[in-house]
Formats: sequence, C-alpha cells, structure tokens
Amino acid sequence: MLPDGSTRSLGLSDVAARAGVSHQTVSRVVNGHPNVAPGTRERVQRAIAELGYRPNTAARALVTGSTRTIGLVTSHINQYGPAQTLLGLEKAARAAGYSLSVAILDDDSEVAMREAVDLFVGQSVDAVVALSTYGQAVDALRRFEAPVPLIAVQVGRDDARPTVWVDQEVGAALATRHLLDLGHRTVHHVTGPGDSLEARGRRVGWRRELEAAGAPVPEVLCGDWWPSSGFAAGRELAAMARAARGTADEVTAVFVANDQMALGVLNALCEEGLSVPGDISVVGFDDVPECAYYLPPLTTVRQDFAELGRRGVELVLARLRGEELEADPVLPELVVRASTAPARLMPRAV
Amino acid sequence: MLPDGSTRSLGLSDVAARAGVSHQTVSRVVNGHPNVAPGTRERVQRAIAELGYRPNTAARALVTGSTRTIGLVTSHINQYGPAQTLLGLEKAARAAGYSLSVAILDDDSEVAMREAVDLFVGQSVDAVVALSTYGQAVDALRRFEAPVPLIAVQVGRDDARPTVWVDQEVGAALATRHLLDLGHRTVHHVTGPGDSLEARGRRVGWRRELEAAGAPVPEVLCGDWWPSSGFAAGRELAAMARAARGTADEVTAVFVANDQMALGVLNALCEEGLSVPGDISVVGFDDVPECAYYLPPLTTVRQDFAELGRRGVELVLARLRGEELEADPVLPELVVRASTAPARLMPRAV
DNA sequence: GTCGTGATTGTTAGCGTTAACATCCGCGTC
DNA sequence: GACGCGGATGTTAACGCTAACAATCACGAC
Repeated sequence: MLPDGSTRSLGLSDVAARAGVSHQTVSRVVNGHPNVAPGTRERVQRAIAELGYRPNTAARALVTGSTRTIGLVTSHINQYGPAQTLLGLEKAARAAGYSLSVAILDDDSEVAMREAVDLFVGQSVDAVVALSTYGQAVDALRRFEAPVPLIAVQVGRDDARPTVWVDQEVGAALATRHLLDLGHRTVHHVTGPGDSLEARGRRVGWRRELEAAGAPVPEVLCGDWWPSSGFAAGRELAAMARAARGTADEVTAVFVANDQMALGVLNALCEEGLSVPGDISVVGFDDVPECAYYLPPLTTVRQDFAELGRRGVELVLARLRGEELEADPVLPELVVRASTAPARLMPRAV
Repeated sequence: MLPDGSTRSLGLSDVAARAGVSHQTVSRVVNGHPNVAPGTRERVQRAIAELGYRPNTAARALVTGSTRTIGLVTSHINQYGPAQTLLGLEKAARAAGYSLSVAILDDDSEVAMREAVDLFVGQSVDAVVALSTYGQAVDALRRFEAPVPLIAVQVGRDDARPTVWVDQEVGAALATRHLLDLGHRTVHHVTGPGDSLEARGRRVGWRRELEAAGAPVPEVLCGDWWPSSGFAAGRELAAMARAARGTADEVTAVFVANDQMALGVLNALCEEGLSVPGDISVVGFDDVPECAYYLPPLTTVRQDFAELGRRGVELVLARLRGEELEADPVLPELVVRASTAPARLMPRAV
C-alpha cells in the first residue's frame, strides 16, 4: 500500500513533500479551508490520491479534543425496538460523519449506567446517547452531570435532559379507543416489566382512555415482554373469561403491551378454546415484522424506531452546535389487522 | 469535577505535580509497570484518585498506534441472529478491555464493505470483525488486504481468512434427519435469500442428508428470511400437498431455513386447512424466543449466537497476540417441540 | 513609487501520552 | 575502596495533527 514498501502509515508531511507545499497547506486542503489557491488545492488532492493518504484520527482527536464519535449505551439490544433504533442511529450518525461506539449494559443498574458513560467520557466521545428505559438506569441519567452532551431516547419528556421519544400514552390510547369503538365494554391490559418506562406509559395511556370513556378499569396482568409471560397472562385471561361468561364483566378485549407477549396471549387463548377475535379481541404494540403472520394477524400500534434514531442524532448535532433544540414526540399509529372485531352482543345468561 | 474549576481535562503532569514525581512515573503506575517503589506507587494512586484523573485515549492511541477498539461491520442487525451475536461480541470485547465500534452496511455490496473497513482502518481500530453473510460483501472479504486483523463471522471455513461459525450443514442435517426418522419419505425445503451463505449451508446440509438416506430431493422453495415469503411458500406447499394427495409424492414434511419464515408457513398451512403436524411436519432454524409460542410450538435448530460472538473476540485477541488460532465450528442442536410428528401411514387413493 | 490590504503560504508550538535513554543510588563483590 | 549491576526515577523526543502567528506576494490607491 505504501509506495516505499514501509509499513509506517504516512502523514501530512509525506503528502506535503510530494505536492511541494507545507504540511499545513495539506491540512487546509484536507479540512476544506478556504484561502487555498485552486491550483495548489488540486495538486495536493492529486498527491493525496496517489499516496492513498488518510488522516490519523487519533492525532486529530488529540489536538481538537473531538473524536467525531457518538457513544451509545443501551441494553436489551436483542429486542426489536432497540435494535431498530440502533439501525436508525448508526445510519444518521454515519451520514453526519460520526461513528458509533456501543456499550451494552449487563444490567439496568445505576452503576452499570454510570460506568458505561464514564468509559465513553474517558474515550472522549463527543456525545452519549442513552437508550435504556429500565429501572435505575433511567434515574441515573436524570442525576448525571456529564462533561459531554448526554441525550436520552425513549424515556419520555424530561426537564433535566434532552430526549427523543415515541409517545407511548398516545399509542396506548389509540389501541384502547379502537377496542372501545368496536363496542367492547372495557379493555383488559397485559403490561410490561414494572421498571420499564415504556410499559408505564402504555399503562397510563390505557387507563386514561378507559376513564375518559367511563369504562371500568380492570386489574392489569403483569408480563416481562417475552412470549412466555404473555402465555401465562393469556391463561389467566381465559380463566377470567370463563368465570365471567354471561355476566356484565365479560372479558372480550385485551390490549397487550407488546407484540411478543401478544403472541403468547394468542397461543394461550387458542389452547383454551377461545377464538380471536370471535371471543376476545387482541391488540399488541410495536408492529414487529412477524406480527402480520401471527394467527390471526395482529392488530397493533406501530412505533417508528428508525425515526427515533434519526431524531436522536439530530438532537446530538444540535447540542454540539450549542443549540437547545426542543423535540416533539414521535407519534405512533394504529395498524388494524384481523385480531380485533366488534363485540358480540352479550348473550344474557339463561 | 476539576478541583480548579477549569474545564480543561487534566493530564499526567497534573497528577505528577500532586504526587511529587515525574509524569513518566505516573504513566508507569497507570500502566502497571514493575519497577516502581511501593511507596511511590501508592502516593501516585492516591493523587490519581483525588484528582479523578483519566488517561486520554487519543493521546495514547497516537503514540501506541492502538485504540483498543474493535470495529464491527455488519448488516441486518435487526434480525435475531446478528443482534444476538453483537451482544456476545460486545460483552467479550468489553471484558477484554476493548470497545466496540459498529458500522452497518447500507447494502451488501463490495464497495459498501470496503468503505466500512476503510473507515475503521482510518480510525485505527485494532481489528475488524465482519458479520455479513450476504452476496458480494463476503467476496470482498475474501480478497481484502487489510492492515489490521480482519476476521469473519458465520461465513464458514475459509482458507484465506480466520473465521468463526456455526456449522449450518450439520444443523440442516439434524433437522432433515429428525423428519426422516419420523418416517417421512422426503423433506421439502424453504430456503433463504440466494446470496446468503447461511441459506446455502442449510440447503447443502439438507440435500446431502436426503441423498444419504436415498430419499428423493424435491425442488426448493425460495424465501427471503421474512414471514411474508414463508407465507407464500406455505401456500405453494399446500397446493402441492393437495395435488399430490394419495400419490407417492405426498407432501408431509418441510424444513424451513429460519423461524420467521416457518411462522409464515405455519400460518399459510393453517389458512389452507392443513394441520401441523397432523398433515405436515414443520422444522425451523434459529430458535428465536418466540418460536416456542407459535401455533403449534416450533421444532427448530438452535444456534448459539452469543458463543459465536465470544469466540469471535477470542480469535481477534489471538491474532493481536500474533497467534494463528484454528477455530472449530460451533455445533447447533435440535430442539423438538410440537410442530413435528410421525408420518401417517399414507392412505391409498380410493 | 510607496504603502496598505487581503489572499496565500510557511513556521512554530503545542495537544497528552509512551518509549528510549540517561541518571542516580545503594548494595554486594573482589 | 573501586567496580559493577540493577532498581527507581527523571529527561527528552517523538506520534500526526491543528491553531496561531509570521511571512510573502500581488495589486490598487494615492
């Protein structure tokens, strides 16, 4: 790769020698400064191309104090939402000339979060994006005094810290309203992990919508995002449905806080001999690619995770420019498929 | 954070001044060199703690030429396998004191791969891990002459380049053999994208096993990993099953190259009035968390992606030490659930 | 012609770290 | 008592880059 066969990487001065200018002029060309004569610029560019010169980021970082790197600290990256957000973040970061360094928390504790951010600060990243909506990791963020911009994703509006987020309450309200509009007297709810902010947002939106409609608010069933917990909740639901058959408390609709748990619910209801949506209507959340192929295809609420990533980077860049950008939440939308249907007229007990 | 309130980050010399030694001695303490008197070491460590000193990675990288960073170039990170592997990689890298920088390819072209690797080389990462098993991106790898160790994940054994991988052929053979053992005359196959090495491996393993058993080898059905393509394949399969009913070519078993497509197949078969496993047995690949909750729960082949990530980092570290580690493939295992059953005795046409 | 002005280029001094070499000191050996 | 040796420490010089300042030059105004 190197013309002289040596393995040492070549620097500004090598290019300078070849182009017959000073290293500083080369630096100016590389960084697109004005005040370089067109002829000179062209000569330098040719030398750069011929030598295959690439600026050394470490040296640059040392003197400028900027690594053009964004640190992403996250957890649960194996789940659809975070993974999709990562995709959006990376793409937007790369487009802006930044690269993305990732740290994945072992657990959602405050210390884990603090260590991860510290590590990034030590690497002098230009900014940190935190994508974790669980437990104390979030609290840690709230307190944090980092020497770099630190923006949080998906934790809702926060006065202490810039954030981007999909409005979970609106999404949950959409789902709940859809079911009420279909004539269901009320809507049951399977929620996510207790320490998840997203789960809380969906719970709040669901409850608020029920209360606004004057519908009774049933006990929530607890899950942990995974199908197995949805399956357990589905069984409970089936038992409740059987117990309440013919009464005014009939169970005919459920809003499940994510699609994977909804899959478990679907499966459990089927196993218990209940038909969806014949007996019970089910709505999920996220719109994972598979859910159009569940049995039946799932009505759900779509979140635009990629957009979330894009906006996250946008916010980072604004901060780096010193602007105080106020971001509005991204709005989710309802995707109606086959798992919801109008409530049957309640057959009175004989 | 800084004692003097200034915003400038503090360096070796600040610590040195405080401890009453030279900056070099501090450097020695920081890097754990021997030949530092215990008393001095202790004094320096106290100064470090008091000042909250953190070494500057850029400066260190500049002089050592090592950033203690591994670059991961990947695509399709939103899919289960790659995401899970990323998890394993990051954890292992962090444990070894490396951080992980990720680049996600926009497409699987050779130029995209080349650009990504170039970018990493420009950032002087210590090594690059390539996690893309598609099309020309793989070919690009084969040719590549990178100035840093470049190891490939999941592309099978490669003479030109160190790799770690799960043996796809063994997995496919496992699935196929399972179905043959259940008494099915042959096994149909829904494959993945044409340019995916993993899809190819599974195809090869399936065919080889059929041939070894002297079973007829049906045409493969083509998919693209996503549920929708599985759905289409499922419809075709149902049509074939109807057409062949009562003949010797009856369709009773299918091996689908991943779980998501298997979900589509399940759905299509159900819609066409065929029972799984009553009429047709289905086996998937990957063992995604949801597949235990499909209807019916899916028999599949589990790949240990996290292990893959771990071994990837192991290989990187070995390379950095200058060792030529030869890695064995990770072996997948069969997980039997409810989507497979013994072949019914073929009811002769009346 | 002289001077100022602005565009272009060159020179110098770090950024914070490690590597290489120099220094100093104490101790055992002959 | 001189010598050598090795452990502990300090000094100096890079690493490749950018920022700040200095120098040069051409050109127009007076």
